[in-house]
Amino acid sequence: MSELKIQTMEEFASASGISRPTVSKYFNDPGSVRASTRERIELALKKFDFRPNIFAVNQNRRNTKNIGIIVPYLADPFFAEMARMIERQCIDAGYWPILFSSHGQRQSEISALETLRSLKPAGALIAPLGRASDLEMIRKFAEDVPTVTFDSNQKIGEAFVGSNNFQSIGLIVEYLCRTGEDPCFFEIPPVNPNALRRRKAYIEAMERLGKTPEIIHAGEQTWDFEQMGLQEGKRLIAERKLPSNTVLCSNDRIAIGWLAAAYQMGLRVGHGPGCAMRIAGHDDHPWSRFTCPPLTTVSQDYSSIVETSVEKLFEIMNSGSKSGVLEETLFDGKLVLRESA
Amino acid sequence: MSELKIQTMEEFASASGISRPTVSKYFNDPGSVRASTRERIELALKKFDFRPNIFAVNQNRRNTKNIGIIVPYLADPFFAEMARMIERQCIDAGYWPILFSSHGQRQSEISALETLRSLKPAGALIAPLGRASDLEMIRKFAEDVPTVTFDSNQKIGEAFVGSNNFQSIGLIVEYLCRTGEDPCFFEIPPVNPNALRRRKAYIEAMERLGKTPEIIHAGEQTWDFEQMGLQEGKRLIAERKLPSNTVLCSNDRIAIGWLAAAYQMGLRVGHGPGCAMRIAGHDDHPWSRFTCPPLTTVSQDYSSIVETSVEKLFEIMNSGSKSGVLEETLFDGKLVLRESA
DNA sequence: TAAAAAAGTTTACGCGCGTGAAGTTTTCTG
DNA sequence: CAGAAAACTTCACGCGCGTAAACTTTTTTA
Repeated sequence: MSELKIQTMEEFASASGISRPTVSKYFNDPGSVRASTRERIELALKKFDFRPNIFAVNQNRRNTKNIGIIVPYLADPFFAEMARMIERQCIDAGYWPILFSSHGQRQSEISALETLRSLKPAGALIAPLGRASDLEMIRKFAEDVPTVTFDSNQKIGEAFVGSNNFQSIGLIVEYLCRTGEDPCFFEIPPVNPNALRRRKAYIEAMERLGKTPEIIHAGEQTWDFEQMGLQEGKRLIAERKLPSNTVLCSNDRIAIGWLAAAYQMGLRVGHGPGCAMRIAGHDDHPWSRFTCPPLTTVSQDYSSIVETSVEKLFEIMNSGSKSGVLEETLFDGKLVLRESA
Repeated sequence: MSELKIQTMEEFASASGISRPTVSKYFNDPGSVRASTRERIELALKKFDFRPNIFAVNQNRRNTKNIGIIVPYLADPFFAEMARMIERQCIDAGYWPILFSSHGQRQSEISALETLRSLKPAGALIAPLGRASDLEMIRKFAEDVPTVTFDSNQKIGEAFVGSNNFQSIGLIVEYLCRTGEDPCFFEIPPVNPNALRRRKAYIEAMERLGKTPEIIHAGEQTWDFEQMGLQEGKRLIAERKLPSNTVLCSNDRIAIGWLAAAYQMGLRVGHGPGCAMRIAGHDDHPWSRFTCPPLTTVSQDYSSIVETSVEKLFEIMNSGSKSGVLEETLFDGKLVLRESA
């Protein structure tokens, strides 16, 4: 192949017979050039498969096309899945998503924010760690960069999108009360406001039904939810400290740990005859279809949350106005009845 | 605050009383400037928290500090965990890791490679999709960019790091044969060479022990492993088509599906009395401690694989020589005995 | 303490592209 | 078909920083 490789837009422009500024215009918005010109460029594009130097582009553009995504814990398939959907939406809209995970650690979240900032992003979608977050830092970040938060509401940025925990917890509490022993609520020290809100929602729902709420909190602050559920579950079962044989866990990953605990302690879980306890979760986590028994839970509306988050972000980016008020959008959960409760 | 914000290195240099070229040197390698100078810069750094414009830096540097990481499926905690460890190592070495997931799809892997290429990375760590990969494209990529592949060996790049499937499968086959009924081997259509190699390793191990290998393959090509294990497991149990009540699955995620299948079909899994079947996996997946019963499996030496991958990459990057020969490093697995087999 | 070596300063250029101004060509409008 | 509008071309500058050359200052070495 004697084709000398096209390296710069200058070279590409002369090779395609179009001036460089026009080629530049094309890459910024293919629709901004005449159809005939567009065709000639795209013809040359096929021949040389040139791509503008991304660093030079971003250095000169007033606003980059970068969109930062920060999730608290990527090893959690829940967030992995959300991130995947967000990435896709951004790409389809012509943006460049850049994914960061906080790995459950304050310092990682801080680093992610710092790195992200140096990328001068056009916008950011952040699911904060929660309690471990440097909230002041995120707030400052959101002042400079259009930011939508999701999953964990820290009252930061122009918009928050998440689940309506009061509705969803209400659903499952009502179901559990109606179909068997009143549930107690198990939580580990809350890493974020969702956990707090779910506890509160549990209490309210129980009181609404004229029941007495029973809350068990145990363990230490960690993102190793399954392990906590397993360890504390075994302990509570062994010590017979459970106020109820129906346990509502504040999320599915904890419930998965509880299922393991019950199994290991020889207790049969489910709502049928011969079952010693019921266990329910919250989130409809990707794994919860495969637990033994399959986990009864409340689904979060993943795709709506993602779609709305991205839409809101684009709105904010385009309007450019900082209203200063936080717009909160909450989606209802749906009861997912399986066999564990 | 009358502190006008420092935006450029020029401004920062004059604010700290050091010339810009020296400041530039500092950011490239803090050790390359005199200790007294370093202190003055770091003092100013605390005061103004300036960071060089990353786009300008990368545009001008001969070689960037970017390191690309591509994993086939980030929603799999196995890869999420590997990615996390790789990121850490790169950061500690002063590089900038950029993570991509192929989401199990050929097109995503291609996009990731294209995007990564435009980032002019100093090196790349790639776990190819496998069969779905555009191998020719990855090969071309590896010709231009120092590349280490891991997990799935496609004979690409200068080095591969992974698990010794023959050793690890041998281990568990030997264990299963020794302690109960001879295992059959369950696989879904292989997405990558690991699956192929594991099947072969199973056959060899069985023959070495004078047993007859029995292989079941079912389903279609997918990354939805648990679902496949569940669905096919239920079918095989219902139709009584299992050649053995001991099932060795080609990985843990499939085994998790099988555990669910057995549960749903009312079969007790384990090696104790009253158990109808044994199920074993491979990988020591993060979840496998929490299955019911806990999954017997063979561990992959995650951390060694990660460490070695990164080390090899740095070697290649530093030597700059393309030897043209593929250096393969394989780590042995360890038997992880739990209750499922 | 003088000479050599190391580190810093000043000056200058270029990376590849976005973008604006001014002029030219093409396309659209009536 | 003329005039207006749109699109293109040429020319030029600057983004922020890496880096090289030539010179000056500080530190090390003997």
